[in-house]
Amino acid sequence: MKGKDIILGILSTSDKTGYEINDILQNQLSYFCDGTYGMIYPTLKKLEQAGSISKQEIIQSGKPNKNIYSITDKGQREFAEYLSADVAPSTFKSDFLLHLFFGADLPKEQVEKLIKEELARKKGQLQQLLDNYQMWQQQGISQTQLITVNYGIVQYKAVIEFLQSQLDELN
Amino acid sequence: MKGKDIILGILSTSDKTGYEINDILQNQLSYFCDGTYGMIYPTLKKLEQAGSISKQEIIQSGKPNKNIYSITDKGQREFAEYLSADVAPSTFKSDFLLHLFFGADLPKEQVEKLIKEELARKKGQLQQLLDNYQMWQQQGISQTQLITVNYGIVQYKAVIEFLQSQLDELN
DNA sequence: CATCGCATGTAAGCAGTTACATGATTTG
DNA sequence: CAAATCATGTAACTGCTTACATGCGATG
Repeated sequence: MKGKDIILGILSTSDKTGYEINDILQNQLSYFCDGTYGMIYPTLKKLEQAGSISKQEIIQSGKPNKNIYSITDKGQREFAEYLSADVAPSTFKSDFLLHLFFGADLPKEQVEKLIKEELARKKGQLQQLLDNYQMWQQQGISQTQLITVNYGIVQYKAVIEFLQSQLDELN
Repeated sequence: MKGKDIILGILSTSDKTGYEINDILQNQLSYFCDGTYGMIYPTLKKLEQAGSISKQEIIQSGKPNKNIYSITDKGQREFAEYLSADVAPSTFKSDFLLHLFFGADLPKEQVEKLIKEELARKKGQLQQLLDNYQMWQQQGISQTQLITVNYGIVQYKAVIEFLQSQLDELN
Protein backbone atom coordinates (compact mmCIF):
# COMPACT_ATOMS: atom_id res chain seq x y z
CA MET A 1 0.00 0.00 0.00
CA LYS A 2 2.03 2.86 -1.32
CA GLY A 3 1.04 6.30 -2.50
CA LYS A 4 0.97 4.92 -6.01
CA ASP A 5 -1.74 2.37 -5.17
CA ILE A 6 -3.92 4.93 -3.44
CA ILE A 7 -3.71 7.37 -6.34
CA LEU A 8 -4.39 4.72 -8.96
CA GLY A 9 -7.35 3.64 -6.88
CA ILE A 10 -8.80 7.13 -6.75
CA LEU A 11 -8.22 7.69 -10.47
CA SER A 12 -9.74 4.29 -11.27
CA THR A 13 -13.14 5.66 -10.30
CA SER A 14 -12.91 9.09 -11.98
CA ASP A 15 -10.56 11.74 -13.36
CA LYS A 16 -9.08 14.08 -10.79
CA THR A 17 -6.61 16.89 -10.25
CA GLY A 18 -3.85 16.61 -7.68
CA TYR A 19 -5.74 19.07 -5.54
CA GLU A 20 -8.89 16.94 -5.61
CA ILE A 21 -6.91 13.81 -4.83
CA ASN A 22 -5.55 15.52 -1.75
CA ASP A 23 -9.04 16.50 -0.73
CA ILE A 24 -10.32 12.94 -1.01
CA LEU A 25 -7.34 11.65 0.92
CA GLN A 26 -7.82 14.12 3.77
CA ASN A 27 -11.57 13.93 4.01
CA GLN A 28 -12.74 10.56 2.82
CA LEU A 29 -9.90 8.09 3.17
CA SER A 30 -8.13 9.55 6.18
CA TYR A 31 -9.36 6.79 8.50
CA PHE A 32 -7.22 4.16 6.80
CA CYS A 33 -4.56 5.96 4.78
CA ASP A 34 -2.87 9.32 4.43
CA GLY A 35 -0.93 11.46 2.01
CA THR A 36 0.32 14.97 1.46
CA TYR A 37 0.98 17.18 -1.55
CA GLY A 38 4.64 16.31 -1.19
CA MET A 39 3.71 12.73 -1.97
CA ILE A 40 0.84 13.34 -4.41
CA TYR A 41 2.46 15.56 -7.03
CA PRO A 42 5.72 13.61 -7.36
CA THR A 43 3.73 10.37 -7.55
CA LEU A 44 1.47 11.77 -10.28
CA LYS A 45 4.56 12.82 -12.21
CA LYS A 46 6.11 9.37 -11.94
CA LEU A 47 2.88 7.64 -12.91
CA GLU A 48 2.52 9.87 -15.94
CA GLN A 49 6.10 9.24 -17.02
CA ALA A 50 5.45 5.53 -16.67
CA GLY A 51 2.35 5.81 -18.84
CA SER A 52 -0.03 4.64 -16.12
CA ILE A 53 -1.97 7.90 -16.15
CA SER A 54 -2.36 10.75 -18.63
CA LYS A 55 -2.60 14.48 -18.07
CA GLN A 56 -4.91 17.07 -19.59
CA GLU A 57 -4.06 20.71 -18.98
CA ILE A 58 -6.96 23.04 -18.38
CA ILE A 59 -6.23 26.73 -18.80
CA GLN A 60 -8.33 28.75 -16.39
CA SER A 61 -8.68 32.46 -15.93
CA GLY A 62 -9.13 33.83 -12.46
CA LYS A 63 -8.03 30.51 -11.00
CA PRO A 64 -4.71 28.72 -11.37
CA ASN A 65 -4.51 26.34 -14.31
CA LYS A 66 -5.08 22.73 -13.45
CA ASN A 67 -4.02 19.30 -14.62
CA ILE A 68 -6.68 16.65 -14.81
CA TYR A 69 -5.31 13.14 -14.60
CA SER A 70 -6.95 10.04 -16.07
CA ILE A 71 -5.95 6.43 -15.62
CA THR A 72 -4.77 4.66 -18.78
CA ASP A 73 -5.29 1.02 -19.75
CA LYS A 74 -1.83 0.30 -18.47
CA GLY A 75 -2.67 1.96 -15.18
CA GLN A 76 -5.88 -0.01 -14.94
CA ARG A 77 -3.99 -3.26 -15.42
CA GLU A 78 -1.45 -2.17 -12.85
CA PHE A 79 -4.17 -1.44 -10.33
CA ALA A 80 -5.97 -4.72 -11.03
CA GLU A 81 -2.69 -6.44 -10.29
CA TYR A 82 -2.42 -4.60 -6.99
CA LEU A 83 -6.00 -5.56 -6.10
CA SER A 84 -5.40 -9.23 -6.72
CA ALA A 85 -2.10 -9.29 -4.84
CA ASP A 86 -1.81 -10.25 -1.19
CA VAL A 87 -3.06 -7.80 1.36
CA ALA A 88 -0.19 -6.20 3.28
CA PRO A 89 -0.43 -6.22 7.07
CA SER A 90 -2.06 -3.14 8.52
CA THR A 91 -0.18 -0.76 10.77
CA PHE A 92 -1.43 1.11 13.76
CA LYS A 93 0.80 3.58 15.54
CA SER A 94 -0.43 5.35 18.62
CA ASP A 95 1.63 7.94 20.38
CA PHE A 96 -1.15 8.11 22.94
CA LEU A 97 -0.67 4.45 23.86
CA LEU A 98 3.10 4.88 23.99
CA HIS A 99 2.66 7.73 26.44
CA LEU A 100 0.34 5.67 28.60
CA PHE A 101 2.41 2.49 28.40
CA PHE A 102 5.56 4.11 29.68
CA GLY A 103 3.88 6.75 31.78
CA ALA A 104 3.39 4.66 34.89
CA ASP A 105 4.66 7.51 37.07
CA LEU A 106 2.46 10.13 35.48
CA PRO A 107 0.21 12.00 37.95
CA LYS A 108 -3.45 11.09 37.81
CA GLU A 109 -4.47 14.45 36.36
CA GLN A 110 -1.97 14.01 33.54
CA VAL A 111 -3.40 10.58 32.72
CA GLU A 112 -6.87 12.01 32.78
CA LYS A 113 -5.83 14.79 30.44
CA LEU A 114 -4.27 12.31 28.03
CA ILE A 115 -7.42 10.22 27.91
CA LYS A 116 -9.69 13.24 27.54
CA GLU A 117 -7.65 14.51 24.62
CA GLU A 118 -7.63 11.13 22.92
CA LEU A 119 -11.35 10.89 23.44
CA ALA A 120 -11.85 14.27 21.79
CA ARG A 121 -9.68 13.29 18.82
CA LYS A 122 -11.54 10.03 18.31
CA LYS A 123 -14.90 11.71 18.59
CA GLY A 124 -13.83 14.19 15.94
CA GLN A 125 -12.69 11.43 13.63
CA LEU A 126 -15.92 9.51 14.14
CA GLN A 127 -17.90 12.63 13.35
CA GLN A 128 -15.98 13.13 10.13
CA LEU A 129 -16.78 9.55 9.13
CA LEU A 130 -20.45 9.96 9.98
CA ASP A 131 -20.57 13.14 7.90
CA ASN A 132 -19.02 11.28 4.99
CA TYR A 133 -21.50 8.49 5.51
CA GLN A 134 -24.39 10.89 4.98
CA MET A 135 -22.77 12.37 1.90
CA TRP A 136 -22.17 8.90 0.49
CA GLN A 137 -25.73 7.82 1.13
CA GLN A 138 -26.87 10.66 -1.10
CA GLN A 139 -24.22 10.22 -3.77
CA GLY A 140 -24.39 6.46 -3.86
CA ILE A 141 -21.77 4.09 -2.55
CA SER A 142 -20.67 0.58 -3.45
CA GLN A 143 -21.33 -2.39 -1.22
CA THR A 144 -17.65 -2.85 -0.45
CA GLN A 145 -17.19 0.84 0.31
CA LEU A 146 -20.03 0.61 2.76
CA ILE A 147 -18.16 -2.15 4.56
CA THR A 148 -15.05 -0.01 4.91
CA VAL A 149 -16.99 2.94 6.30
CA ASN A 150 -18.73 0.76 8.84
CA TYR A 151 -15.42 -0.83 9.75
CA GLY A 152 -14.17 2.61 10.65
CA ILE A 153 -17.29 3.60 12.53
CA VAL A 154 -17.36 0.40 14.56
CA GLN A 155 -13.71 0.76 15.47
CA TYR A 156 -14.03 4.37 16.54
CA LYS A 157 -17.17 3.70 18.55
CA ALA A 158 -15.55 0.84 20.44
CA VAL A 159 -12.54 2.94 21.34
CA ILE A 160 -14.64 5.93 22.36
CA GLU A 161 -16.81 3.79 24.60
CA PHE A 162 -13.75 2.24 26.18
CA LEU A 163 -12.01 5.56 26.81
CA GLN A 164 -15.19 6.95 28.32
CA SER A 165 -15.42 4.00 30.70
CA GLN A 166 -11.81 4.44 31.74
CA LEU A 167 -12.43 8.10 32.43
CA ASP A 168 -15.44 7.24 34.57
CA GLU A 169 -13.45 4.65 36.51
CA LEU A 170 -10.72 7.18 37.20
CA ASN A 171 -13.23 9.20 39.25
CA MET B 1 6.76 8.88 18.16
CA LYS B 2 10.06 7.84 16.64
CA GLY B 3 12.22 4.81 17.21
CA LYS B 4 14.20 6.84 19.69
CA ASP B 5 11.16 7.42 21.93
CA ILE B 6 10.17 3.77 21.90
CA ILE B 7 13.68 2.60 22.79
CA LEU B 8 14.11 5.16 25.56
CA GLY B 9 10.73 4.06 26.88
CA ILE B 10 11.73 0.42 26.99
CA LEU B 11 15.09 1.22 28.58
CA SER B 12 13.42 3.52 31.11
CA THR B 13 11.92 0.45 32.78
CA SER B 14 14.98 -1.83 32.69
CA ASP B 15 18.31 -2.52 31.00
CA LYS B 16 18.11 -4.44 27.76
CA THR B 17 20.10 -5.70 24.80
CA GLY B 18 19.14 -4.80 21.25
CA TYR B 19 17.92 -8.31 20.79
CA GLU B 20 15.62 -8.08 23.81
CA ILE B 21 14.31 -4.71 22.65
CA ASN B 22 13.36 -6.27 19.35
CA ASP B 23 11.61 -9.08 21.17
CA ILE B 24 9.53 -6.66 23.25
CA LEU B 25 8.68 -4.64 20.18
CA GLN B 26 7.50 -7.68 18.21
CA ASN B 27 5.66 -9.41 21.00
CA GLN B 28 4.43 -6.87 23.49
CA LEU B 29 4.15 -3.53 21.75
CA SER B 30 3.30 -4.67 18.25
CA TYR B 31 -0.34 -3.59 18.55
CA PHE B 32 0.58 0.08 18.60
CA CYS B 33 4.11 0.40 17.28
CA ASP B 34 6.73 -1.46 15.33
CA GLY B 35 10.45 -1.65 14.69
CA THR B 36 13.11 -3.79 13.13
CA TYR B 37 16.77 -4.54 13.80
CA GLY B 38 17.60 -2.12 11.03
CA MET B 39 16.09 0.61 13.13
CA ILE B 40 17.03 -0.65 16.59
CA TYR B 41 20.79 -1.01 16.30
CA PRO B 42 21.46 2.29 14.51
CA THR B 43 19.20 4.06 17.01
CA LEU B 44 21.01 2.50 19.98
CA LYS B 45 24.30 3.64 18.47
CA LYS B 46 23.08 7.21 18.04
CA LEU B 47 21.60 7.33 21.53
CA GLU B 48 24.86 6.09 23.02
CA GLN B 49 26.88 8.65 21.08
CA ALA B 50 24.52 11.34 22.33
CA GLY B 51 25.03 10.16 25.93
CA SER B 52 21.38 9.24 26.44
CA ILE B 53 22.17 5.61 27.09
CA SER B 54 25.29 3.69 28.10
CA LYS B 55 26.59 0.32 26.97
CA GLN B 56 28.05 -2.55 28.94
CA GLU B 57 29.71 -5.32 26.98
CA ILE B 58 29.18 -8.84 28.22
CA ILE B 59 31.61 -11.46 26.96
CA GLN B 60 29.86 -14.78 26.61
CA SER B 61 31.15 -18.19 25.61
CA GLY B 62 28.95 -20.42 23.54
CA LYS B 63 26.70 -17.50 22.70
CA PRO B 64 27.50 -14.29 20.87
CA ASN B 65 28.69 -11.46 23.09
CA LYS B 66 26.04 -8.95 23.97
CA ASN B 67 25.70 -5.28 24.75
CA ILE B 68 23.45 -4.33 27.60
CA TYR B 69 22.15 -0.79 27.34
CA SER B 70 21.06 1.37 30.28
CA ILE B 71 19.39 4.73 30.21
CA THR B 72 21.44 7.63 31.64
CA ASP B 73 20.18 10.63 33.56
CA LYS B 74 20.29 12.60 30.36
CA GLY B 75 18.23 9.95 28.62
CA GLN B 76 15.75 9.94 31.48
CA ARG B 77 15.31 13.68 31.19
CA GLU B 78 14.93 13.36 27.43
CA PHE B 79 12.22 10.77 27.83
CA ALA B 80 10.41 12.78 30.48
CA GLU B 81 10.38 15.62 28.00
CA TYR B 82 8.85 13.38 25.37
CA LEU B 83 6.22 12.17 27.84
CA SER B 84 5.14 15.69 28.72
CA ALA B 85 5.05 16.85 25.10
CA ASP B 86 1.90 16.83 23.01
CA VAL B 87 0.63 13.49 21.80
CA ALA B 88 1.13 13.07 18.06
CA PRO B 89 -1.89 11.96 16.02
CA SER B 90 -2.15 8.22 15.61
CA THR B 91 -1.94 6.57 12.22
CA PHE B 92 -3.84 3.60 10.91
CA LYS B 93 -3.06 2.18 7.51
CA SER B 94 -5.05 -0.70 6.19
CA ASP B 95 -4.28 -2.30 2.89
CA PHE B 96 -7.32 -4.49 3.46
CA LEU B 97 -9.62 -1.45 3.51
CA LEU B 98 -7.93 0.01 0.45
CA HIS B 99 -8.60 -3.23 -1.41
CA LEU B 100 -12.23 -3.22 -0.36
CA PHE B 101 -12.76 0.48 -0.98
CA PHE B 102 -11.63 0.33 -4.58
CA GLY B 103 -12.63 -3.24 -5.20
CA ALA B 104 -16.26 -2.55 -6.12
CA ASP B 105 -15.98 -4.88 -9.11
CA LEU B 106 -14.40 -7.71 -7.19
CA PRO B 107 -16.34 -10.99 -7.41
CA LYS B 108 -18.20 -12.00 -4.30
CA GLU B 109 -15.88 -14.92 -3.55
CA GLN B 110 -12.89 -12.60 -3.69
CA VAL B 111 -14.52 -10.23 -1.22
CA GLU B 112 -15.35 -13.13 1.04
CA LYS B 113 -11.76 -14.32 0.87
CA LEU B 114 -10.47 -10.85 1.75
CA ILE B 115 -12.72 -10.63 4.78
CA LYS B 116 -11.90 -14.14 5.94
CA GLU B 117 -8.20 -13.43 5.75
CA GLU B 118 -8.54 -10.16 7.61
CA LEU B 119 -10.61 -11.93 10.23
CA ALA B 120 -7.90 -14.54 10.69
CA ARG B 121 -5.20 -11.88 11.02
CA LYS B 122 -7.18 -9.94 13.61
CA LYS B 123 -7.98 -13.06 15.58
CA GLY B 124 -4.29 -13.89 15.66
CA GLN B 125 -3.40 -10.43 16.87
CA LEU B 126 -6.07 -10.55 19.55
CA GLN B 127 -4.77 -13.92 20.73
CA GLN B 128 -1.26 -12.52 21.01
CA LEU B 129 -2.57 -9.68 23.14
CA LEU B 130 -4.56 -12.04 25.34
CA ASP B 131 -1.46 -14.20 25.82
CA ASN B 132 0.49 -11.12 26.83
CA TYR B 133 -2.29 -10.16 29.16
CA GLN B 134 -1.93 -13.40 31.04
CA MET B 135 1.82 -13.03 31.23
CA TRP B 136 1.46 -9.49 32.50
CA GLN B 137 -1.05 -10.50 35.15
CA GLN B 138 1.56 -12.83 36.59
CA GLN B 139 4.50 -10.46 36.24
CA GLY B 140 2.68 -7.39 37.41
CA ILE B 141 1.61 -4.48 35.27
CA SER B 142 1.04 -0.79 35.87
CA GLN B 143 -2.40 0.75 35.86
CA THR B 144 -1.67 2.73 32.70
CA GLN B 145 -0.27 -0.31 30.92
CA LEU B 146 -3.45 -2.16 31.72
CA ILE B 147 -5.38 0.57 29.95
CA THR B 148 -3.28 0.23 26.82
CA VAL B 149 -3.74 -3.54 26.72
CA ASN B 150 -7.47 -3.25 27.12
CA TYR B 151 -7.57 -0.55 24.49
CA GLY B 152 -6.05 -3.04 22.08
CA ILE B 153 -8.30 -5.88 23.12
CA VAL B 154 -11.46 -3.79 22.82
CA GLN B 155 -10.46 -2.53 19.39
CA TYR B 156 -9.64 -5.98 18.06
CA LYS B 157 -12.81 -7.49 19.46
CA ALA B 158 -14.99 -4.82 17.86
CA VAL B 159 -13.39 -5.33 14.47
CA ILE B 160 -13.59 -9.12 14.71
CA GLU B 161 -17.25 -9.00 15.62
CA PHE B 162 -17.94 -6.62 12.75
CA LEU B 163 -16.09 -8.70 10.17
CA GLN B 164 -17.90 -11.81 11.35
CA SER B 165 -21.25 -10.09 10.91
CA GLN B 166 -20.32 -8.96 7.41
CA LEU B 167 -19.31 -12.49 6.52
CA ASP B 168 -22.63 -13.82 7.79
CA GLU B 169 -24.52 -11.20 5.82
CA LEU B 170 -22.69 -12.14 2.66
CA ASN B 171 -24.33 -15.60 2.84
C1' DC C 1 -7.70 43.72 4.69
C1' DA C 2 -6.92 39.02 6.21
C1' DT C 3 -7.86 34.45 5.50
C1' DC C 4 -9.72 30.74 2.87
C1' DG C 5 -10.17 28.15 -1.37
C1' DC C 6 -8.18 26.91 -5.59
C1' DA C 7 -4.04 25.11 -7.70
C1' DT C 8 0.86 23.34 -8.64
C1' DG C 9 5.11 22.06 -7.76
C1' DT C 10 10.43 21.32 -5.96
C1' DA C 11 14.38 20.31 -2.86
C1' DA C 12 16.44 18.72 1.06
C1' DG C 13 16.38 15.66 4.43
C1' DC C 14 15.10 11.83 7.45
C1' DA C 15 13.47 7.75 9.38
C1' DG C 16 13.03 3.47 8.51
C1' DT C 17 13.03 -0.92 5.45
C1' DT C 18 15.30 -4.61 3.08
C1' DA C 19 18.86 -7.28 2.25
C1' DC C 20 23.10 -8.84 3.46
C1' DA C 21 26.81 -10.85 6.54
C1' DT C 22 28.24 -14.00 10.50
C1' DG C 23 28.15 -17.94 13.68
C1' DA C 24 27.81 -21.11 17.79
C1' DT C 25 24.39 -23.83 20.53
C1' DT C 26 20.23 -26.01 21.41
C1' DT C 27 16.04 -28.33 20.20
C1' DG C 28 13.02 -31.34 17.55
C1' DC D 1 20.56 -32.76 10.46
C1' DA D 2 17.53 -28.84 9.88
C1' DA D 3 15.59 -25.18 12.19
C1' DA D 4 15.18 -22.14 15.88
C1' DT D 5 17.46 -19.19 19.43
C1' DC D 6 20.72 -15.98 20.73
C1' DA D 7 23.21 -11.93 19.09
C1' DT D 8 25.10 -7.85 16.39
C1' DG D 9 25.61 -4.97 12.89
C1' DT D 10 26.06 -2.26 7.97
C1' DA D 11 24.85 -0.34 3.34
C1' DA D 12 21.87 0.86 -0.03
C1' DC D 13 17.71 2.37 -0.97
C1' DT D 14 13.03 4.25 -0.72
C1' DG D 15 9.18 6.56 0.34
C1' DC D 16 7.51 10.17 2.48
C1' DT D 17 7.62 14.62 5.31
C1' DT D 18 8.72 19.37 5.79
C1' DA D 19 9.52 23.53 4.19
C1' DC D 20 9.63 26.51 0.62
C1' DA D 21 7.80 29.13 -3.47
C1' DT D 22 3.84 31.39 -6.09
C1' DG D 23 -0.53 33.82 -6.90
C1' DC D 24 -5.37 35.25 -7.95
C1' DG D 25 -10.30 35.75 -6.47
C1' DA D 26 -13.81 35.47 -3.19
C1' DT D 27 -15.50 35.78 1.37
C1' DG D 28 -16.09 37.76 5.91
